[in-house]
Amino acid sequence: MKLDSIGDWRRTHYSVDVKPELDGQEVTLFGWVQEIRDLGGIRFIIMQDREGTIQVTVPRKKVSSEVLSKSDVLQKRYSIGVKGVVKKTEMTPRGIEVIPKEIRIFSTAVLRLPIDITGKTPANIDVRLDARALDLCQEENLAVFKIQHTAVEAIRNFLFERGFIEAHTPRIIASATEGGAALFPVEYFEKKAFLAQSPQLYKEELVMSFEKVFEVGPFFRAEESHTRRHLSEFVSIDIEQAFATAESVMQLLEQLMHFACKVVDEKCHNELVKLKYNVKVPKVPFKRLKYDDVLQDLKREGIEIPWGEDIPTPAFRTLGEIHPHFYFIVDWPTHSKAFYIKPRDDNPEICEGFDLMWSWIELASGGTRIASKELLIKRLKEKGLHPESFKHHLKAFDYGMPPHAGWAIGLERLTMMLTDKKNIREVTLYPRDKFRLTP
RNA sequence: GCCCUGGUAGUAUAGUCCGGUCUAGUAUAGGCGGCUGUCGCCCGCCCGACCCGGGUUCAAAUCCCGGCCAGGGCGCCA
Repeated sequence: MKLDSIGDWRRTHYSVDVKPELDGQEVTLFGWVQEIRDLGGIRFIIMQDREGTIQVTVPRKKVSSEVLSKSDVLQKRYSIGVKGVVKKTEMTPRGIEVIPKEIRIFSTAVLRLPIDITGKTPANIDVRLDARALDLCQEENLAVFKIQHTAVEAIRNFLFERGFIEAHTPRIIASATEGGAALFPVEYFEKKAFLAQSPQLYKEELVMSFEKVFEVGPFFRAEESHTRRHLSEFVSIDIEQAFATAESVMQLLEQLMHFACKVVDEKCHNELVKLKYNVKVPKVPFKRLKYDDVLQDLKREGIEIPWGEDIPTPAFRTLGEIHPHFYFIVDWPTHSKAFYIKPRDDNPEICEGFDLMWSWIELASGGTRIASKELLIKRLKEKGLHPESFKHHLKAFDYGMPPHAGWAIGLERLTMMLTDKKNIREVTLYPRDKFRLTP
């Protein structure tokens, strides 16, 4: 088939911007054929762009032979341009249709698409991910990422307004320093390097100059995890603030969650309708459960966890039933948290770390950090880590490390919360896990 | 890494327990034809599949073994 060039055509409107008031006006639309309903004498072409759909109506006897022959060959997903006249009508749900004067076909598509784009026969998640570029054209799936975009925009604005400076720390790091999460090794010239699991140490060093710093970016964990809420590559929203404590950054975090939910609720009405979901704007402050309270709650449900033990996933699920929305868990046993979390002055068995939970899922975690070099070295040793491998980071503590605190939000988990999706792969454009490296 | 479940047209499923009735059903997508107001359009006709390898058996989509792949759960995970 001979394809058309875009030539001097420029888009005048997105589909949603064509309204009954434009009756009689000529418009130029670009997009894709989503559906064709041919009734013989009249043909309806549902055209889609990123904002929605619009009906192009082709009455066989009233359009030019050029338009008719172009519309004869159209198939689903052909990329097209339509120049035509807006017609106000009672016969479409949106009260308008477009009668084409000229149709240009920019590209074609295969006849049997790997997934049903009409949504009548939904595909399974692995089939969808294998055809992700096409899958994302479905309005419901696009809606997920428009919501994610809106949330990130709101979060950035919120942090900018409060004087946070956006930073970019390295993704390639020299050694497996933090313990805990496993790292992906990479070849770095003649040396061995790793993909960063977090910006933790860098953002702490940056509070000495920036005071308030944040970063939004991908990080990598080589865990064996095979769950609906873990990825090998995920996006972290990290902040760190000088002259702050856990309580101050918890307040910042709950206000941020309130704000992000509010903005998504206000700006993403259409997307939420497509997802058949309502975002609840949470009231602040959020509940603050002590680790001990959590053990008590679980005990009442018949789950006994000895003090100091980690809380296993099934127990978190139970906890999520008791507390279905946002809540903090505070006063964790010191040994259950990372080495850089500050133990409480009045009781070093307990630390100033916290988790922000959404039902049973950990959305964010943070805390007051250790600002004393001696204490940090002591904690490193207690965790079985070698201060020598942290020597560059420890030097920063010789230059006036202020008291500081911070947190990190998992963006994909936040998106799950905002879209009611149960599998993190659905809210990740191209998810990476132990079993998936493509596309 | 461990456990459970599954793998049937492009997609989604029925059939598998209890082997023969399966020439493998249905929906949707796709092809051809018809239809001037559809919006999950409608009507008629058509195309298209048992994950791979081995075994048991007169006979395997169905039972057994191995492999690969997927989903869920657990553990791991700041």
